Parts: sequence; structure tokens; C-alpha cells
Amino acid sequence: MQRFLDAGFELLARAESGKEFTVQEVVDRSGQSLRSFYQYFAGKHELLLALFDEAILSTADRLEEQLARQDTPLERLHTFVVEYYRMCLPAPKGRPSKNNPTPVMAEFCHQLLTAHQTEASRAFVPLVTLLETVLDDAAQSGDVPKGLNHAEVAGAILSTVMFNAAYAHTISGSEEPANGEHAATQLWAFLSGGLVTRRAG
Amino acid sequence: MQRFLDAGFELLARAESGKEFTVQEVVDRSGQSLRSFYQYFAGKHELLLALFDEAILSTADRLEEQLARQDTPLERLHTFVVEYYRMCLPAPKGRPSKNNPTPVMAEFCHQLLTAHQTEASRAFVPLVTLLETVLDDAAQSGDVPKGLNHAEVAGAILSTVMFNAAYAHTISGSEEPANGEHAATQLWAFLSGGLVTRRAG
DNA sequence: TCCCCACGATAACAGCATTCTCCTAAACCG
DNA sequence: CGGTTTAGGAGAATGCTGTTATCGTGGGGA
Repeated sequence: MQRFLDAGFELLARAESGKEFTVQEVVDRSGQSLRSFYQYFAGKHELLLALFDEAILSTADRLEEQLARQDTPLERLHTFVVEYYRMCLPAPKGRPSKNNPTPVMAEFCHQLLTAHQTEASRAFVPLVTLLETVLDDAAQSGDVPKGLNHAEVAGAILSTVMFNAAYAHTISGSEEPANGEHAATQLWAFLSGGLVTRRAG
Repeated sequence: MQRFLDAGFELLARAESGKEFTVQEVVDRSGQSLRSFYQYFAGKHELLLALFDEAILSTADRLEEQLARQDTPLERLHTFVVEYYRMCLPAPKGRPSKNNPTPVMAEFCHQLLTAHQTEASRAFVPLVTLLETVLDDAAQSGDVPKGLNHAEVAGAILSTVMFNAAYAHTISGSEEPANGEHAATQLWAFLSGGLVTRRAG
């Protein structure tokens, strides 16, 4: 069964437009049979869900690792946003790791979010709870206002960061984020400071 | 040809999970033949693209209408965000109008954004330029900082508002946005004022 | 009247997910 | 050791969908 997952990740990493990600292909790469596949997974959907779960877990783990290196709650919040943004950027070439979302994974993520909201919520739990703790700390230290619903805020931040990384450039028609650095900085300024000028009055 | 588009919208309005939106179904509803369909459209993709274009245009028109009623640049920016947020909320029941994104349309939007970025950019132009003018005015009047790249900012705002409306609740696992009013207010506070406490220092 | 051709009806084909059928071979048990 | 059970491999069969091709007809123009 793990071999199916491995084959799945391998294929995700390479599949360009999602067209090549077929059950048959996964089965072939896994060196097992179609029969076994449907013995372990109720269908293609279940495989993708399992892959998605692992990707989210892996992302949360890597983020937690980065957070541990920061000293203050505000730095942790900043690190979360910037690093998550990096992980959500479309893979340019290099490392199509478990975290780096491929077109197939992105598309599946949307199917989940639109058509299987219960499963989607469950899958996102690791990221949401991690961010909630970061927000709790930041509220404790007064870096973010108290009294907010941190689950809701976490959902808003995650969707903002994820989809800005993935799509903002395409929507605006700007050229590629050659230096994701600049874009990440912009987004953090946006999220932390807001859009509107701070008036004296 | 218009009949195919009409049939398409009709079907979009009703199609639950995207499964029912087949070329055959559109053809049947249009009262024309498969042959004619492929005479006018190179494929299903082209039909969806045409529907998407129309949906964006219609959305931009309705927004422009609302903006005309506002007196100040900042009010226009606020109206844009809140009204666009409303339009992107998943249709609860009532009016599955041209603007209200159905699961099928949302899914297609993602396919565009991930796999056909050029087409996606082109389709979003009406919304982006509209928001750019709003931002230009707001910068002129000093309501937002000057020196920003308004195309980029517009892309960021659009993706933030659209996907927050569509997915933030699912990601956070919160219950439905019973009163989209509250959520829209939250998002505007977030966008305009930022996340981080304003310190005296 | 005759020809052309746009279009409807419908069959044919291809890709993919899913299921089913047959069969081998290893494991297990007496 | 021999018989039986069973996991699983190979691949054919089914069904749905997008796409293309075939055939025929009815109406408009020469």
C-alpha cells in the first residue's frame, strides 16, 4: 500500500497538466496490480486524499521545525506566513517534494474544498491547529488583537497565503514571481499592516 | 451559438458536483446537435471559457454599478471588496445567476489558473482593470500608500477576497457563514487594517 | 428542377475509472 | 508430503464522456 503512495508522489512530481495521473499509471509504477489497488483504495479519490493528507502533514512538520527557531510570537507568525507562502509557490523546476503542490494536487485540493468539504476540513486540521497556536501566542503577547476567533483567522490566513502564492500573479497578469522573496515580503506587509494608510486622526 | 451559452448557464446553475455538466447535456438542452456544437466550439474547454468570460464581465459590470453609487475613493474600495466577496460566496440556494460561481465554474476557474495561465489572465482583465482604477483613485486621495504596483495589488486583493469567500470557512472547519455579513466585515477589517496590533512606538 | 450545404440523428472511437474473471503460486494445515 | 486456501497478478469487460465521422434530408439559390 505504501508502494502505491510512493508511486503516486513520484507521478505527481512529474505530471504536467494532470492528464498523466491515471490509476493505471500509478499501478504500473508501483509494480503491483490494478486488483490490489482497488483492494486498498476505494477509488482514485481515496488515493489522492491519502496523498493530500501526507502532503499537509509534511508541510505542517516542516513549518513547525522552522517555527522552533524563532524567538518571539510575532517572529513565529511572520515565519509561518513567509515559509508557507514559499511552500505554496508553484514549483519552478527544482524540488517537487511532497510539499510542493503540483497542478494535479492543486486541482484535487479544489475538488476537495468545493465538493467534499468535510474531508477537506479534516485534511487541513494539522495546518490550522499549528497556526492557531501561533496566533494564541501572538495574542497573549499582544502582537495581534485579542478576542478574535483564531480558527476563523487561521482559515483566512491560510487561504490568503496559499492562493496568493498560487494565483495572484496569474490573475494580475504580471510576469512570474522571479524573486518570490519580493512577493513574500509584499504579502507579509499586506497581511500584517493592512492596505489602508494609517491616518493621524 | 448563443443557445449553447444559454444552455450552458442553465446547466451550470443546476449542476451540483460538476458531474452533470456534460457536452451531451448542453447539446440536448440547446435543442441543437452535437455536430453543430463542435462547429462552433473547438471543445468543451472553449465553451467553459466563453461562459467564464461572460461571468467575469457580468461581475465587473455589476461591481461598476455599485461603485458608481459611492462618493469617496475609500468607500469605493470598501464597496469593491465587500460586494465582490458577496458575489464569490457559494450560492446558498437562491439565485444561481451568471455571477454566482457554481462548483463547475469554480473548478474550471482553477483549471484555467493552473493549466492555462494565459487564458486565465486574459479572462480576469475586466476585474483587474476595474480594481486598478479604484486603487489609483485611492492612492491619489492618499487612502492607500503611493508607489505600489496596482496590478499586483489588484491580483492580490482579488485572489484574497475570492478564495476567502469560497474556502476560508471550509479550511478552518468553522460552520457555514450563516451571516456572510459578519465574515465580509471581518475580511475588510483584515484587509484594510492588517493583522498586527498597532503599537505606539 | 437541380445542386449545395448547413444541420440533425446517430454510430464509431478513444481515454479513463472501475469491476470481473481466470489463474498462479505461495502459505498453511493435516 | 499432498491438498486446500487465498492473496494477488494479468488482462478482458463495462460504462461514461469527449470527440470525430457517416449518412441523410430539407431548404435556399442558380
